[in-house]
Amino acid sequence: MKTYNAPEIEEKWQKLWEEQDSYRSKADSSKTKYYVLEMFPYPSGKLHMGHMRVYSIGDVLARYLRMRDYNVIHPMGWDAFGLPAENAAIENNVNPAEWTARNIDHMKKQQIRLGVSYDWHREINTSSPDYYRWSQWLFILMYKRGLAYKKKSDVNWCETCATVLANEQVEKGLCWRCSSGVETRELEQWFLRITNYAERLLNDLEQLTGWPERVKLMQKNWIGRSEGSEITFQVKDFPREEIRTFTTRPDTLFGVTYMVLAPEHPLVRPLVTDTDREEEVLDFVARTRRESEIDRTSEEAPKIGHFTGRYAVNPVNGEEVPILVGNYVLMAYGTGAVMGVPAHDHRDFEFAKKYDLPIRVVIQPEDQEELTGETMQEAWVDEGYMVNSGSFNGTNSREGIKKVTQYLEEQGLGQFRVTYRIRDWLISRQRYWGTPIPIINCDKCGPLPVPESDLPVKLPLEVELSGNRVPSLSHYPDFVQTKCPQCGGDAARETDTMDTFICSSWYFLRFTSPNCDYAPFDPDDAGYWMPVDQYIGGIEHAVLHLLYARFFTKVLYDTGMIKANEPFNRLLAQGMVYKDGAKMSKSKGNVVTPDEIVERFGADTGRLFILFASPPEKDLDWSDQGVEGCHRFLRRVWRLVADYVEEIDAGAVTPAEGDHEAELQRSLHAAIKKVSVDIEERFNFNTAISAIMELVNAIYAYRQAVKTENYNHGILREVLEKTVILLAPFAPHLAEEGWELLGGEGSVHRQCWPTYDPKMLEVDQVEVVIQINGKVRGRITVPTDCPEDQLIEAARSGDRIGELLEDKEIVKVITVPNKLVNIVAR
RNA sequence: GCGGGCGUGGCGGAACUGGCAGACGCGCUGGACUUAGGAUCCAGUGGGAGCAUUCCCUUGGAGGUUCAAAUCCUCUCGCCCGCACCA
Repeated sequence: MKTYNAPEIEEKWQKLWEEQDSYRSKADSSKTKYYVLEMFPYPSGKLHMGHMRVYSIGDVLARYLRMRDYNVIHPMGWDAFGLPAENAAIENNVNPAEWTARNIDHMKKQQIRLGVSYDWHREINTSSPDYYRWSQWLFILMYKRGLAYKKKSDVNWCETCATVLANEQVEKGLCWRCSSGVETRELEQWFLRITNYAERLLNDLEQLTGWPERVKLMQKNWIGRSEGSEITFQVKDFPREEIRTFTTRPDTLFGVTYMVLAPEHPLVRPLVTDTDREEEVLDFVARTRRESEIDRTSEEAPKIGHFTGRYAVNPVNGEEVPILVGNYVLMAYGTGAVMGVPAHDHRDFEFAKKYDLPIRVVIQPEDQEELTGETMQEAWVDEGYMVNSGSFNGTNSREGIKKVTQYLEEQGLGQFRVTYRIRDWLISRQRYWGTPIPIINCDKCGPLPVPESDLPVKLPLEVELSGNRVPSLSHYPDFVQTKCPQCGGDAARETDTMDTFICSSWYFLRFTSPNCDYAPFDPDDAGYWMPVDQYIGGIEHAVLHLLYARFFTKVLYDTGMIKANEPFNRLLAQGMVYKDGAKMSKSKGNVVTPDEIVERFGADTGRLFILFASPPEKDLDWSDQGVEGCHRFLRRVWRLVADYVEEIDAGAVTPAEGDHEAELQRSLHAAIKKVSVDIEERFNFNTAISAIMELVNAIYAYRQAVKTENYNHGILREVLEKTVILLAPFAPHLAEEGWELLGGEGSVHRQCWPTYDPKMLEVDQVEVVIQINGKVRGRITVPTDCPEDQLIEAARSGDRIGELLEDKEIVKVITVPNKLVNIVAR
């Protein structure tokens, strides 16, 4: 008998799939489409286990759904722009484009070696001019719609990466990519107005019923919607100035005892100019601005404030309260000015205690001792009734929020307002290896978009590799110097490139028509294939890529170019791959690579283990012994098929047709049912695989129970064929080979997914558990669907049960048909 | 601090709407076949008591609801993740 030779089999079928173009997808309106997509990788050099996991998950679905006769699109491409290419370029003295191309070449081979069923005709590379041309086109589209703008502001700067970062890309004050500290710099940069879409990005989360709750929650928190009032305070001695402040607690307005401005607030300087406070305040402002965001906003950071010497006027009671400048007030949130209500806000309370500012209680808790500013130990932030609040006294604070806002609106002193935490998306990057921003700066005409016909603005490919980093585009005069598209005079190109998250914000659309040369994508193709039905990737993109892609989709929806309002119908956030309780890393020496697994056991074994070890959304603990177990299982399947093929020649003398055969068929149909449900409805590939294992065990049991000469070859053949089909999404090569050995026609992956016959699952007799007071005390075998009275009768007549029930009074009997009888006795 | 998730054998993990806890795999034990096996096949395997038919205990812990709880409720402990002066 031929032994299971994974490398040989896998190579054979991979070659055939390629030759026969097996996984090519075409739009076909007569068929139901299904778009399976795994987050495309950054071509860092080699695949790791995380990649292998995400591709294995996607491929099971793609292969399964094809067999269910869906028109499946399953594409793959490369998120090819990005910093590591530049760093590698300097290190290895190789052009970033070349380094990237080399990596793609290698990683693609690895993917093919895993047997993933991609349609390679749709392969895209975001660093190719054919692709970034359309990234530029989309930028201009945004520009024309007023969604792209240039602004001078304080931005996050990562010194190590030598570029700015978007807010989403700063994690706990550190750069998301290199984990070094992020500082603040004032620069003129390009932004996308994602805040215009904040409300829709938030509300439409509700539609995303196929997304994990935690991802939606993270987006919700990130968007950070809060309702409140914007209230205007006049400034004493400055009749033309006013301070607008945002609060979620307008009901506490009568408790304001001071006002704090952010150091960056434009009013700070005019307020102190030519006063004895000028030096002190401006000094403090300068110091604070030098601090990094993390130092300034961490919870441990002390709250520091300086009095400006000026007073603001409370619009509801005319009180004059001191205006301070404070480090804890952020210019970027709300209006950059905070009304201080120490009695009812934790931060204000702490601040007031430190600087000895008055604390005035305006909300009294119900059913509690009355609070006084002098004695309270902490702020009262909960509900209560209003006091010291003029005509509002006695009002419940929740009511008060509405009533005060209404009053302010009537008086023209303020209004209802919604504020978001999310900021506009900073997309400029001061780096070479990215999509050039298609803008021309003309001294006369200002910044202008590059005319569509001049796209793409090509990235120069000859770069200097002599320094310690690849120089930015400003370094190349040939690139920079150009003519103004409006006046024809000398002008300079924008030299920043775009954040790579732009590239990945629309790639799923490009896959629907990767060669389209008149638009980023063909509207008909996108109309057919979009949205992505199942998206699979890491949770780390919860508020990065997944938010940006939703934003782009909504903008394109608004233009009418696509019909989908959301890009990803269902999302699966796959867990991480660990080994020995830690993330795989070189420093810990616990790395297992896909290459070595494929080499030792074959891709089928690796895939099977990854899918079997844990449900996809949970973290997975790598186990070498577990891999061996999966390999053993595949060999077991192999032997079944190979043995059968040999035995069939011998032929059965008298094929049996009895209980063993019925049991075998029952096992088959039970497995079909479980595997189908587990793949399609529950995404529990681990239990789907265990169901196939049980089926294989049942086949072995059959072979054990029946003599070789009595094998029922007809039934055995059917069971084996279907076993191989069930295994096809998980171990695609072995399934092909097994199918061929069994004499199947065509590819196993073109077979119809088997259906189960509920009749085959029916049994004449079932075992029913008998409980007394909820404890299992016996079992009886009764006919299926035995009527309740007979069931109870049978239960009570059992030897032991009768004994146990002696001198007991039966209070109640509960039955669950075909499952159990519970006798409640005293 | 706020928000979310998770605690089940020696290990990875099953258990659908409350209904036999521990499927499947790993590991371990015994047996068969073998010159040999780290190949393969068969059997056993949560803990404890007992010769035994059997009994008791067991899903992080403590209560509760229920005929019946891993599953529902309350409290509590531990771990993980996200946000974190957001006014």
